[in-house]
Amino acid sequence: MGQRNRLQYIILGLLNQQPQTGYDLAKAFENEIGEFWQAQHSQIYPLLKRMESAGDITHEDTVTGEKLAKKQYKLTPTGYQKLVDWVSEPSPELTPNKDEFILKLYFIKTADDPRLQPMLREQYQLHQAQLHHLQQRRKTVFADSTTVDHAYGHYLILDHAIERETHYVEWLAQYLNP
Amino acid sequence: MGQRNRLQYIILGLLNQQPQTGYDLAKAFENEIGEFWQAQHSQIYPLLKRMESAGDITHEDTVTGEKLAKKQYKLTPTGYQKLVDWVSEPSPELTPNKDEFILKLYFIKTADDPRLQPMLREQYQLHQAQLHHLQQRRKTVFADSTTVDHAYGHYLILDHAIERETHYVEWLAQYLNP
DNA sequence: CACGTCATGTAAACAGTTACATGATTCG
DNA sequence: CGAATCATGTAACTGTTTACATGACGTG
Repeated sequence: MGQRNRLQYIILGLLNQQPQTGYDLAKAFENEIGEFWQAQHSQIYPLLKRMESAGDITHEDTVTGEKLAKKQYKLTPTGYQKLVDWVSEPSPELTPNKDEFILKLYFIKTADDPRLQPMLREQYQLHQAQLHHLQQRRKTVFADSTTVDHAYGHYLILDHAIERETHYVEWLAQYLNP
Repeated sequence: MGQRNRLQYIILGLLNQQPQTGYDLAKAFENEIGEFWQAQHSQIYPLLKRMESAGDITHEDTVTGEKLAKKQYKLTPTGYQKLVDWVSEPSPELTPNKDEFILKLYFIKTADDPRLQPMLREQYQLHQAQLHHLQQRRKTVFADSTTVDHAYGHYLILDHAIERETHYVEWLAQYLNP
């Protein structure tokens, strides 16, 4: 059965925050949420149609300017209930993680392999950059300290992403030669 | 082009450590390496055939006991070169990560949502258990402290997995009510 | 009016999971 | 001799990426 379509629940969650278009949804995967799930518009548009057929969402055509047609999607009560059920149900399997770089390390046999230090340095740069980007996000998104009160989940996942990158960078540093 | 078949390189790396069967390879994804990549036997067997056609690996039929046929696969020089190239080439894109649980958190709006604490507790248990398992692995695999010298990569990824779980657990604990 | 972004879609290929299927070996 | 494990494979489906395709809007 493949793995059970988690993307649909994420879309339900996003639409519950506010009605929006497929284009908007695709954009959402470029920020914090992209740290924990990814999807392209080519996967989103067909799924939206299937979800509408299933009765979980509906759309309203709106026209911007002269004739640019947008489809504003929103939840139906059924869709809302599906979202609530998903969030409430346990998540007893740890979602499998993948990391191509860490795997490459597995095939390095000795500490003095000349490829090791350049590899570590490259990843250090990448994760450092990612960390800075996430810290900037936190500064701008939660500039107003009261924001966290009604966007607690948003705060949590951004915090988790920052912690993850912080420790990744620290781990790399530990094995980097000065 | 889909995403470029990283599994084949992992298989090359595993076969470089020692010639082995498809069954053995599938097993490898149950331990440390499973922390950073996953594959079922149904994906591995067909891929081994394709890799053999491509000239990267060869196999030898061996018979155990009365008539149990095994296929022992090993690298060809071409395959070995492919492995070296893969490990040496930069890994400039961070492999996308997925985490269903963290995503669910995103849809929790306030800190007093009654679903939050049970969710955190459940994940705490899961990651705590995973952490203990990994720590046991380290104790047994690296009981002999000289093992690390010729299995440095193995040590690195196990260490990384342990660090990752340690900080995940700490992060959860931070938001758990006493 | 050109360029970047907004907006929606489809097609083809590739990756990965689940289920089906079969048989041998080992150990209690 | 039954159950767990070793061992190999295929089929069907689901998930995901890449590429192709089209057109409108806003700004300089």
